[in-house]
Amino acid sequence: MRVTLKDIARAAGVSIMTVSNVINGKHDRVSAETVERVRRIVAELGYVPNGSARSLAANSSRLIGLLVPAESEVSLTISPHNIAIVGQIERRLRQRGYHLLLRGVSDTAEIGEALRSWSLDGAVLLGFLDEEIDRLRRRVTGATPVLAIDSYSDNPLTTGVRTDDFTGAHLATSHLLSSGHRRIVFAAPSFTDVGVVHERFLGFHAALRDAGVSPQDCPTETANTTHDDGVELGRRLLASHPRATAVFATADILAIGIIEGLHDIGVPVPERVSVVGFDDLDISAYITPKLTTVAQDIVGKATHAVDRLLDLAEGGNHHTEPLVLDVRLVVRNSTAVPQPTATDN
Amino acid sequence: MRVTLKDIARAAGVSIMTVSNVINGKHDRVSAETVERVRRIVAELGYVPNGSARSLAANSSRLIGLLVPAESEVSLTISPHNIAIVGQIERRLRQRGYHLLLRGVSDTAEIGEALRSWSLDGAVLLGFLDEEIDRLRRRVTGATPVLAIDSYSDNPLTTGVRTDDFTGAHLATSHLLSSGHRRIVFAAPSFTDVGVVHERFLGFHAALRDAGVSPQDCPTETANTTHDDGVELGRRLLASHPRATAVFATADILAIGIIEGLHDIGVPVPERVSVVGFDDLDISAYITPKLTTVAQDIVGKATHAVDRLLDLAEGGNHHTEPLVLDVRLVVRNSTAVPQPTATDN
DNA sequence: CTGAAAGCGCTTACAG
DNA sequence: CTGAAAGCGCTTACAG
Repeated sequence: MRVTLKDIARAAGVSIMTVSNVINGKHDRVSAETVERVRRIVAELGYVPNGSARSLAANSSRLIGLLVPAESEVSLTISPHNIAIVGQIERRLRQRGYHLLLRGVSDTAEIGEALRSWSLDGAVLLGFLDEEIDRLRRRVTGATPVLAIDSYSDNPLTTGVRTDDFTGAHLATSHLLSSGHRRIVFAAPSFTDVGVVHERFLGFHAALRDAGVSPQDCPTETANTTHDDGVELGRRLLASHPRATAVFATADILAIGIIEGLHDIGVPVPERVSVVGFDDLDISAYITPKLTTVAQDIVGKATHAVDRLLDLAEGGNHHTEPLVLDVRLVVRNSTAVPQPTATDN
Repeated sequence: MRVTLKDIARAAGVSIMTVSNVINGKHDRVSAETVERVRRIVAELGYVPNGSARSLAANSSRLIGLLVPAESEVSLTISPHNIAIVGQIERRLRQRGYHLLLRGVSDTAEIGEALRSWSLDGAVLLGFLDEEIDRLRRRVTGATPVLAIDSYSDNPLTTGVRTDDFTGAHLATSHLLSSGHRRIVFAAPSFTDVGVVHERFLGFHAALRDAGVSPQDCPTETANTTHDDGVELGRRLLASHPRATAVFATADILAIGIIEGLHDIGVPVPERVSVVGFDDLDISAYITPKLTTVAQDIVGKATHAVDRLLDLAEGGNHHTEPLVLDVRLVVRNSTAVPQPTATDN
């Protein structure tokens, strides 16, 4: 029924291993005319190599895992920004002749199981916390290369590809400062002293320092990276910080919620409060006002992540330094020069 | 290095096949105490079955393909609505002990190759045209069950799970009609006489008929299902249809663009033109005005799709009738009673 | 309740 | 340039 190497070999009058050599492009071991004949028969019979058999025999699967956090029994928890990355990763893997296994992981202990059950040649970790990456041990990864996207963990078991979060935050903040803002709220999920959010916090503060603005005037407000939490924060923002004129949110989805919350209580954006986000999601250009934000290089992130991982999987060199991708400020309509307020007079 | 059945068997003092029987839950063939002992050793040694070996020997992979259209060398073309489905499909497969292979397909001929290269137990087709589903032949699917989401093709090789597009369109249109609208534009991508868009067209017209409104007054405007095309349509809408007071768009992303296009030329929504979408994307509640739309049952669609497919894969009965999921009208702020216009006086 | 043996479809040294 | 043979880690009748 299924066409196998044996069928091709019989039809071509050669051994199985010669066919195998042709399939795998080891043409130095086969005469040109044999290659030609075998190829023709392969096409005629519609032969498709059996990935499982290949994987079992060669101990290499040409299968890469894309591992994403998911509470058990719950859907994958992928941020809008990361969703765009999934498609790009698939594209790049396909170009390079690999397949993608997408899998939700509810506990980092499952990572090892995921890697081994399909003899994955490598795995991309998308959306995990740095603490989780830190905890990865050799006994779970084995010899399988693992790459973490957007991680600041220095776990030597993983390579990293991430955005230049520090510069992104610096750009966003400097944009507000150069418009004249002096009281800027930093809106972010709770963070520790390592990771994406912390890095954006450092960039935020560095920009304040560079401009000679007191960090005292620029407090942090904590909110989960969701639209709902943004709305809630937007509604209470001016009650908590009456003299604030701007907000830098560490994610567009949060910024969009904040704008809605401000709008709900009649605060005009950007006239009374300017808002800057981070990510440059598609929807950030659809809302009113269109969001000023920091654009990440999604295609670059996905492409380089795959390329680095496959370099490792194919026995290339291990990059110890993470790859850091450039960011770009996109100025739209959610930021403006601050109005003089009563208290400033 | 890797722990295999053989290692477990040796440690437990039983044969490989006894261990295999324990792993696979065939407990009627093994004594309770043996089951217990083997299980303990499996846990101790951290045994993980080798999917490839299993697949090869059993001719069943517990691997399901999620096939999505993609121009070659280009990223997956997944609509925002379908993206939400991907995560839900993964969740349901994981619950049922299967793994997901995500793969872009640039030509339907690749579907067969995708199915066979990993001996997939089944595949979900997401985002393909009905013409493409129609063209599927036994020689590409083989014996592998294939399920098409949102297809109206009656290809017996596939089962279907889809939304009640007719009713959805009827609801949306009736909502506009009951508010008093009599000149409604149907905005949709170009469509043939079968498929999702056609079905929504039928629902649209049925609602007009039920209300005794002339279809002459309710023309169709063609636009791709993208934000940009929506903007473009919004800008020229009233030039082409000066007396129109409402638009029913077959997708939220298109509706959102139309609202922006109308806004660009100073047409207030919903005061001058009401807009209804279809999908109920998250972002539809974030824009201004919040979009009135038809909500699809994403969780249900994904869950039932997986369940039907696995029923087939596991030798259950073949559902010849597609499963049709309920829709729900979500009334928000993009629709209102039409203003009397000058020409109506 | 338990096991020896064949076989799934490949790849990989090894030999010629 | 070509091939015979072993083996990857499982499952599946079959026999006892």
